[in-house]
Amino acid sequence: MSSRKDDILQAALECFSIHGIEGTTIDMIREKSGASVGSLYHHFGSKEKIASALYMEGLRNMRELQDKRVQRAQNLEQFLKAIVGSHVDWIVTNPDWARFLFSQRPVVSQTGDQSLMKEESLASYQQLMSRLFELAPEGYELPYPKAICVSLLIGPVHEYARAWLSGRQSKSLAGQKEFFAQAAWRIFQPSVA
Amino acid sequence: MSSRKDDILQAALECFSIHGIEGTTIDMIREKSGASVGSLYHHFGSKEKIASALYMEGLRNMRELQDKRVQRAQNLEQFLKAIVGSHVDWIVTNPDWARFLFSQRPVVSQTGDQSLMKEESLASYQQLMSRLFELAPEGYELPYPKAICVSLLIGPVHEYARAWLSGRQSKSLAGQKEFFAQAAWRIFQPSVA
Amino acid sequence: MSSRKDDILQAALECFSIHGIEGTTIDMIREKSGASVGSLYHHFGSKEKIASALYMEGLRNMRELQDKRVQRAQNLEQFLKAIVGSHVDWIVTNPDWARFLFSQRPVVSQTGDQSLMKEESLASYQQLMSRLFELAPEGYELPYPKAICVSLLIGPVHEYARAWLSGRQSKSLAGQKEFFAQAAWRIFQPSVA
Amino acid sequence: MSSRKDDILQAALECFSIHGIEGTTIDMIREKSGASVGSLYHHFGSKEKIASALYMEGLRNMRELQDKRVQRAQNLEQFLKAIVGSHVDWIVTNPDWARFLFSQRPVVSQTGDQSLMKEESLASYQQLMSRLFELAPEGYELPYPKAICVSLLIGPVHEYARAWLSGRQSKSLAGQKEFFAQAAWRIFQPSVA
DNA sequence: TATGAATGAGTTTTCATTCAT
DNA sequence: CATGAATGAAAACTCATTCAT
Repeated sequence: MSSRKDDILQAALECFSIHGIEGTTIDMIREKSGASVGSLYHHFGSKEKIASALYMEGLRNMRELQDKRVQRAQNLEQFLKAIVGSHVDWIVTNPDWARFLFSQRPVVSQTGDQSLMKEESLASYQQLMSRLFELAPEGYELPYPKAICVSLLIGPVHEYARAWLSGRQSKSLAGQKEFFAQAAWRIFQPSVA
Repeated sequence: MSSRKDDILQAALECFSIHGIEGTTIDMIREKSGASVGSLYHHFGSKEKIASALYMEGLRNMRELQDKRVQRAQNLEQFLKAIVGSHVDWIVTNPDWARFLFSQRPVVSQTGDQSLMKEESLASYQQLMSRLFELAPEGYELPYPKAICVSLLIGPVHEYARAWLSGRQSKSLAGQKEFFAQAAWRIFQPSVA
Repeated sequence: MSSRKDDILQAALECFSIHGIEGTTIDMIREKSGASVGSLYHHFGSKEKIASALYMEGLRNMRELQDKRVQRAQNLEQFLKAIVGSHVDWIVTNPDWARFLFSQRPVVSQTGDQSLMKEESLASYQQLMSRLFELAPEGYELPYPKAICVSLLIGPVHEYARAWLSGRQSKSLAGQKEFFAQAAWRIFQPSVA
Repeated sequence: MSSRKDDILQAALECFSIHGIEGTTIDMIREKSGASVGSLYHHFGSKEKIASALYMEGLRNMRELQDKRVQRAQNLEQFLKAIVGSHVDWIVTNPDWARFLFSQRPVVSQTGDQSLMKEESLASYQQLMSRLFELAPEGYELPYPKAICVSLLIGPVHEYARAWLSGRQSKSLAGQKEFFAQAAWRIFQPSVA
């Protein structure tokens, strides 16, 4: 791998995460990466393509962790905590990437391959659901419509993460992991007879 | 009074909600509002100031509804449902405004009055918390750290709303209100003896 | 005289003297004068007309002083010193006006009545010359071509005044009056037999 | 080397000399130089920076000639005439530059590096003064305060040059060189016993 | 006369992108 | 592959001026 390409991607990610895609100029990336304008265009062709590449790679990277954790889960509780926990951990480990993914989705959607993103999303969603039913006890019925389950699980983490990533919330995200996991379990646990 | 100013704000909101602040040009607002460039600047001074004005007004408007509902609540369950419900209702009633508030916070933060926004946020947060303890049964203890309570309540709605507002999710938001409310209740209800 | 008109002229003069005509906006004049935009245009019709009015009035005012002093002179020496002295005094008394006249001539020339300015200049020049020969001793011959006499007399004062008016030179202009007068006398005094 | 940069400077000088800095638009410079807008900004960054660059270069260029002539002078008379003469010659050789330097100093002062200009001025002034005393006869005393000596020498030339450069005065400047030189000598020559 | 909202041509500047070396 | 000068469309913003009240 040309380390040049990676330097550029890393520099672009930092810029995008702070200023957004539209607020980032090619010149900022050039300066931070140490590459030349020509080099940037030689490798990527356009600013949007750098952004797209980073976005897709980010999604993949995030889901890799989620999948690994989900596979390991042995029961419903572990499954729910795996989802919540993997999101928390990934965000804490990759704050720039997370800031970028959270805030720039609308921008990337309008330029990049929406179809590709949709596929990815759908695949991930279906995989999650099927795994859930593998692990749930016999006869378990979802207490909520399928459509909102992912939001119920991940929404709180994302909401808090946005505040934390922007500096609005100073209390560590990592420290809340257990609580988010507990809440997820409370919401989805089979009703106690 | 001056319908001009309002025309401009309305037009700007529509543009911002679709293209974001940076993706909206003065010319788009001019065309949609029917005002002249000069008029835009006469009334607001800059694109960012239009955005700020809309943002603050949006926050206030949203919180007005929330406050009204929260005041009406007679017990903890009604309180939790008031919060969740008011968010759902406001978003459904003001989809443009919601799209704008959700996606443009980082942009507004970097230009507008952060201090003003922080004050508003803090005030609203404290009011919510004190009302919660007014309504909770004697001896009720929060099952989670204060810092994450708001995220737990509102995160799922916001997560789903983002998908719905962007068209990624076609199932109506309004139809999920009850379920989000139930989930909130499940998370916060006093542990059943 | 409507004091409004005078307020506007005074405010405009201050602005022009600091920022130049082109660097002064109608809005600056409006703010400083307390008048409204409409009022400005009602009284003067355009920014250039305010500038022209001020410029011509300034020239007239300056020359009034010069003429008065020149009339009083009884001999060549007094005449030369009257010219030098009147310039020094006028500039010291009217620094804003002087700054304006010195720096904005090219700008006014391109818009205002050049013909009017030329007439004024020529008239003043001829009057000066005829007075000179009235006062000079019989048979006095100008030691220099007519064309440069005015420059020789006034050039030094103006050169110094520009530096003083701009703050580049802090030593008072008034304090140099006698020296400038002596130099003028040295240049033009009939050659000592 | 880069003829582009020089083309731009040359074009800008012509425009500035006619219309002033504020009256010159980037588009005029672009058209006259044949460069593109982007190129203008690539090389200079802003209109003011072009003006500053031209101004400083003009001052340096002028002073180079003055210094050369002053070094050559062997006595007080030659020294005085070297100063006066070098100014006349430089102005006649570089009318555009002269017009620019004369009229745009206030504009450049407000934007450019005043400190740099002050240093240059002061250095030149002190050099002149020390050279004067090297060449003056033993015991020579300045007949005027130091502060006004430069104005006395150069003021007349500048006053006349302004008129000539603007077209108000049609008689050639070059033709007056000797007379200005004589006047300077008359003012500063040691008093004849 | 006074006011200030409204106008829109004109300006400066930015920035993604191209391309010759 | 790398470089950075060159390009020009597009953007934000300014400001003299008009005009209805």
